[in-house]
Amino acid sequence: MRETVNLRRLSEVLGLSQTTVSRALNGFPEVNERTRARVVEAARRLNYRPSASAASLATGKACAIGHVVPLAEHMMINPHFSDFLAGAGEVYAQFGYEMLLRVVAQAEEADVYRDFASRSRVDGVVVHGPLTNDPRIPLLKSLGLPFVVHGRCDDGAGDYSWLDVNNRRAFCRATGFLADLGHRRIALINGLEAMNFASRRRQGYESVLVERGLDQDPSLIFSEDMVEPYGYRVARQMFSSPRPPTAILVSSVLPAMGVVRALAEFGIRPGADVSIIAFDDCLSFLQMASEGKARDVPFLTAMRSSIREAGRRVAEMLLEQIAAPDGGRRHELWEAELVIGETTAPRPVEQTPLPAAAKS
Amino acid sequence: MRETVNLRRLSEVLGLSQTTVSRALNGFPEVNERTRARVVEAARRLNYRPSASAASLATGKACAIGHVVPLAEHMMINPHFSDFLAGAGEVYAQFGYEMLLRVVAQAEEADVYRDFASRSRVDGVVVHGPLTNDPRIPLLKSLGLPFVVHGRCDDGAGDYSWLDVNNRRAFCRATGFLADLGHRRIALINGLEAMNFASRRRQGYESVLVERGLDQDPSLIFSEDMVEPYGYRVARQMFSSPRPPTAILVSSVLPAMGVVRALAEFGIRPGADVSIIAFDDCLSFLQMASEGKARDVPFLTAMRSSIREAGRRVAEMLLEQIAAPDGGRRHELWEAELVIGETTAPRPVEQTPLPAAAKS
DNA sequence: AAATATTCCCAAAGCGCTTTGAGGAGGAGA
DNA sequence: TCTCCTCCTCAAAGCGCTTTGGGAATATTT
Repeated sequence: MRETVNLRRLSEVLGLSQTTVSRALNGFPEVNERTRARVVEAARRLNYRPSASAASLATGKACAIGHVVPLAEHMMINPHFSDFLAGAGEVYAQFGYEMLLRVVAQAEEADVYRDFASRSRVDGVVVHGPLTNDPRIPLLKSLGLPFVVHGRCDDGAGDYSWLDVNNRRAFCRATGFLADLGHRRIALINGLEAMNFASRRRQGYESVLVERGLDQDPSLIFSEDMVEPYGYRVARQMFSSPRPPTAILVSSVLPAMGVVRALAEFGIRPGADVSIIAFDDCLSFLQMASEGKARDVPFLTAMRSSIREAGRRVAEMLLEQIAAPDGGRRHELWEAELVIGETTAPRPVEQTPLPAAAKS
Repeated sequence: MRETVNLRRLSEVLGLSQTTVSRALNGFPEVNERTRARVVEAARRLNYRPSASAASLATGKACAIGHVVPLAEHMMINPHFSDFLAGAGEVYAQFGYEMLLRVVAQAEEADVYRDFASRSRVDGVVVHGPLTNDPRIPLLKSLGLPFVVHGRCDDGAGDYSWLDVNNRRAFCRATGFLADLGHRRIALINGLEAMNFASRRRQGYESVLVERGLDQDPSLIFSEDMVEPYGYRVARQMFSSPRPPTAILVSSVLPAMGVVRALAEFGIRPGADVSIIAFDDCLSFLQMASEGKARDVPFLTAMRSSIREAGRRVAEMLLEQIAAPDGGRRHELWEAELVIGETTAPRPVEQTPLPAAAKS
């Protein structure tokens, strides 16, 4: 109910012009420090704050960053996504930027960008879940809308800013580690391979299979949305088959939980009977990978990289780019940690009690 | 890079006044249909869309709804929250509203509302996770900012709009159901009881304990943030104690997953040895409660109510309220379904093999 | 034919801010 | 005393839209 006081009213109260008041509040040097103090104090007292839309209109800056939340089919703002947003949001809030979310069907994403651009709704956007050769990149370029990609679209990506995890390397290392432990049948429960990051993960995994001469069995490779029941289902499937794997790589903790649940039903012990390594994005609400039985020994062995931290950094990069549009493009490739937990162990000498052909 | 075309330019191209063009596009009746068609076509061709800030400034409407994401300590935009947002976001997008998120420390939430109001950033806000006698309600009223509460702050809540699940009733029914199955030691793994919904859940649970004369043991009641490791930890704790419960109520699927993980380690079978009922918000990325071994039989027995659907409805209510500020306040109390899955069964005749005192 | 409605369109006045281009006051130097 | 700076302040012009209050055609009624 409180009257909303505007610049004119404030300047009247102070007996100053709007110009002076505006300059005083915006820290311009040509205003007397005593005047400025008076102005600031009055503004505080009257609870004056400049209208967002008036300021945007005058400056041409929206002071807002757009994020498009893909509403795939009957789906899902997934937790990876929201943790990223949490990180980015912290940075925006800190720098006085607004974060604005659009939840739309995937097909409408391009329209949203066009809308953002032509209505000057935002000063920049973050591109999530890039596909290989993602059409969004040329679109955004043609719209002249600053953007940073979380992930990459291709290898020669020099002409746009991105931040990515070295997914290929992470999966190389994890696969190699399992091979070192004697595992030869290693399953991959991957994300959707249309996503660039998922195809890199697969490349990492397969390169090691080839290099070390491990089993290459298509029935051990899966590619779907990374949700819990997915892990559950494919784990049940594999361990109902004649030749189950002795180790599993999982693209996210979510399906990893499903895997653990399935194994429990079969009486198979993670770590002891089957090794599991998951990619852990440090999702804040399930630190499965960081809390184990014994203090400081995580349950899951994991490739770890905080997606929230990535959100923070991407936001910073974007804000920098908006401040200095000609400052060149930035690229950051983060290495994931490989953290040993309780779910990895040398391959059991005796096979799991299933009708599997003994081999080597 | 494309030139951003504004109203003036569009009207010049058309040889019409800005007024006419504006009216044509905004569907005013006093404009000739043929003229309107010409205008619309030209607008489409030139990719004209009204500047958001200019429109807001002129109309006084921000066409945006604010959500504050509490950044509790080292925490978390939790999945319950983000699923709610997904639902709300769908509705906003549909009605041309922007969803704008502020990620800030809990202590700053009031400042954010003040900022929203005095800068006319938003036309309304959604209040999340209301406490009993939440200070945000009087604040928002005094700011004159329309709002809808997801949940309730007290029982005599007539003077603000809210949508809530009948948490008390849901937990009454679940507890009663377990009692019917013969369980007498029932644990409650609850959310933070500062939250109004959690205290209602506890009330429901306790009222049935009293009514049916079941064990009232404080060591079976827990109240924390609803994350996975929480469930894991307290389940381990209970089943390491001399007198574990034979049934468990869990406030969310997240800690329920932790419980299942802990039980697996103890070799205790959910359903067979211990009954579990969780509150299932239908989180879209883990439909544990809806996908079981046999098709159509869910794994978890659950009280179920879609938080995403709640998000949709709350958004609708808020938009209605903004459109008709004097239309009175709305209240909706939803009943949760009680859906039987595989994790509930009659109390085992023989006690779990732990040194427990036998008792009728 | 004149008077009244109706239809379609327009010029101009905001909305609340930032920013440009000056201008008045006061002190320093000639 | 007059001029020239520096310091501080201001009036006014946008930013791009909506909306008010007509006004010029055209159509309808008397």
